[in-house]
Amino acid sequence: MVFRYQMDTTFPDLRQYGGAEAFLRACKPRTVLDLFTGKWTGLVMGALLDGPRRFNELRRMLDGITQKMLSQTLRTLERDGVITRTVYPTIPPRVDYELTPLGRSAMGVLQAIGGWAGEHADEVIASRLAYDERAKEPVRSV
Amino acid sequence: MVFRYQMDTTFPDLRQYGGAEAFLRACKPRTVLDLFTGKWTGLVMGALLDGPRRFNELRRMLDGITQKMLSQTLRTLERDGVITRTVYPTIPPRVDYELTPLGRSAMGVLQAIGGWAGEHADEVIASRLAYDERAKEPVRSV
DNA sequence: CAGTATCCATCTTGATACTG
DNA sequence: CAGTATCAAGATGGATACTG
Repeated sequence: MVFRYQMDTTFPDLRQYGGAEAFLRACKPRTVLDLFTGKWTGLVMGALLDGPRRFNELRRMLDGITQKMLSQTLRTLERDGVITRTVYPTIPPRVDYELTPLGRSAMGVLQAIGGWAGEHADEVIASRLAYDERAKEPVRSV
Repeated sequence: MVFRYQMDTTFPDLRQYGGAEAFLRACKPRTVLDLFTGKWTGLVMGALLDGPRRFNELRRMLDGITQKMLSQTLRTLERDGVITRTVYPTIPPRVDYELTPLGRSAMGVLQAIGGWAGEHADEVIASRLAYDERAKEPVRSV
């Protein structure tokens, strides 16, 4: 994904990065992308919108996520600074997860994506159907 | 990714979909996500901002992309209705790719993502470094 | 309660070579 | 010029079982 172009200005000169592959590797914004595209990240962050939640509470809310994926998702979100993890040294243990301000700001982007997708998903899906239909037809040489 | 929550309202009741996994599968907006997250989609769409381009022209602009990935990316973008493919029956063949209005509208989202990411990437990266540093420290029992 | 560890299936991407 | 075909490698996600 390119982050440096503007709607009305120029495409980046990839040669000065040593090619597109190198550009993508060096593109810092891109390293942040899975915040929005991870399979569970959006759902997990969404589950934290109303306040802190505990591990099994999230598991119930997500209803179907495996422990591994929840754990993994939470860890990377914590590492990325969008949620905090608070351990209470009680017995049984209690761990709270909570969105940080950075995390809340990311929700805005999540919604921009969701908004566009919600508005245009049907268009895209229709386009796919039409494309696939065309592909079935015999090639017609006129 | 969740598309149905709002910043200030409720998390979707996943049980009525039959669990989170089923919800994600049924979530139409989600099927549209790779438009924004595919490795090359953003770069390719960005290369089309200034007008139609030919295949090898794109290949040069992308400088490093393999033919396969460019071809594949273009085909899925065409299938999704964000670009058009126009074949001129000349010799040698000439094929033009061009953004559709739908494609242009998608660029707005691409920029929302890029904008947030550009503003906050350093924060996220710093958070990761700090997290990884903490992980190296011995566990301290007080 | 709140996790880890292991193993496996699948999906994505890339390198390379060939074609109308 | 504008692609396709084939094969291999790596990343990703999940099922299952175990732990302090």
